[in-house]
Amino acid sequence: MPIYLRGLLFLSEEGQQSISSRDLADFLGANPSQIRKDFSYFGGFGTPGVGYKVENLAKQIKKILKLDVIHRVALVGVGNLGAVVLAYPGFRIYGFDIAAAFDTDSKKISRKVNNITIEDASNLWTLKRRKIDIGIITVPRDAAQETADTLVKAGVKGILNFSPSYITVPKKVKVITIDIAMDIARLPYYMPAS
Amino acid sequence: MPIYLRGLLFLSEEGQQSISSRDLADFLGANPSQIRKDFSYFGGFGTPGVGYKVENLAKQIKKILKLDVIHRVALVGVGNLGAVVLAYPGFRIYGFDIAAAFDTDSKKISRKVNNITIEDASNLWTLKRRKIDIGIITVPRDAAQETADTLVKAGVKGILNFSPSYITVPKKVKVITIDIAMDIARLPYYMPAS
DNA sequence: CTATGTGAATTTATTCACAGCA
DNA sequence: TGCTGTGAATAAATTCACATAG
Repeated sequence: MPIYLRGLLFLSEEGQQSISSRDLADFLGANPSQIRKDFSYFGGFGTPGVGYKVENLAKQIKKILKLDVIHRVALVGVGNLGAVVLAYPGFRIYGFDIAAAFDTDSKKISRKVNNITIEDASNLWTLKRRKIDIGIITVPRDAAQETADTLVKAGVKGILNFSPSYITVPKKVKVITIDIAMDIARLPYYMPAS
Repeated sequence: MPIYLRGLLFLSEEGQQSISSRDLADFLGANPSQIRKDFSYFGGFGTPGVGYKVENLAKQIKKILKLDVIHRVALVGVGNLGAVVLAYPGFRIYGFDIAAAFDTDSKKISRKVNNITIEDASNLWTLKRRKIDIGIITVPRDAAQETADTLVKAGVKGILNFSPSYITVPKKVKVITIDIAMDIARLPYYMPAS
C-alpha cells in the first residue's frame, strides 16, 4: 500500500483526476489484478467503467495506513547520516514531524541542526509526555540495541532503524530496519554475468 | 540470504565457530525450518548433529550472491545524502568499491569528498571502460529517471536508487529503490492505537 | 462498452515432522 | 543424542476469468 500511496500522491500533484487499475499498474510496474485485490481487501474504492479517483484513493490509503494524523518523531544520533535524515524534507508528505533530536556527544548538544536543537540523550525519557511515538535510530551499530531499549522504555511504538543489525524489542513495538549496505548487496545476484 | 550473511559476518567477527539453525534463527528473529530450507535450496552446507560452520557458510553465501568478486560502483549526485553514502564505510564488507562520483554542479566538480574526486556528470559514458557496473542514484527526484537512463547507456547492470520514485529500465538491469520516507510511512499501520 | 470486485484456480512460500547421518 | 536435509501438509499470495455495475 505505501507504494500505491506514493504513486498516487505523485499523480495527484501532476493534476491527474482518476486512473484505472491497468494504468496505475503500468505506472508503478505492477499487476492490475493485484491492485484491485489489494484495494478490494480494504473495501473497494473504485467505480466500474471509470476507475479510481486519485485524490480520494490517496486519502483512503492514508487512513488505512494511519497516516491521517500527524506523528511526532524523535531522532537519536546526529552524526553524518543523522543530520541528513533530520534535513530530509520527504517525511512531511506522510504527516511526520521530526520534533526532537538527541545525541550523547556534549559537543553537539544544544547545537541546532535544521532548526532542531540537539538534546542530551539522557533526556529521552521525556518523549512520552511530549507525545512522540516514533523513534529513528542513527547511532553506531554497537549502540543500536541500547538505544532501542531506551526508546521502548520512553514509550515509542515504532522504530526506524538505520543501524546494520537486528534489534530485539517487545512485540508490541514495530521495527523497520534500513541497511544500505545490505540492500546494495542484493544487486549482484540479479545482474547478468558480464 | 543477505540477512543471513549479515548475521554470519557479525558472528564470525565475534569469533563464533559454528551455529545450529535454531540458534541462528533465534539470533536473527527467524524460523529454523526456513533457514534450513533456504540453505538446502543452494545445496546444503551443514553437518547433521553439529550445525553450520559460520565462516564457511558466509563464504558460500557470498558466492551465491556473487559477492565473491569486487564490484566497482559509481555514485551520481553528491548532495547531502550523496556525500553521506560516499563516506559510508559499510559497503566494503560486501566487496563494493566506490570508484567514482559525479555531479552536474560546476562548484562541486573536481572537489574531493572522502578521497574521491567529483567528476562532471557528462562523463558518465566512461563507466564501461572503467569496469564500473553498479550505479547509485542520489539526485533529486526530477532527475532520477534521466540519471538512470544515462547509467544504463553507460553499461551498468544494477542500480541502487535513493530517489523517492519508481524508475523504468530495461529488464536486464536490476533496480533496488530505497525510499526513507516511504519506509517510515509503513510504521503507523503496525502501531497499536495509543 | 469499460473497468471494478471477487470467487476459483494456480503458484509460491512457510511450517511440520521425521528419516538418516555424525 | 542432536541437528541436518527434505518430502508432505498447510498456508499465503498471485493470477485468471467473468459476472456485474456505471
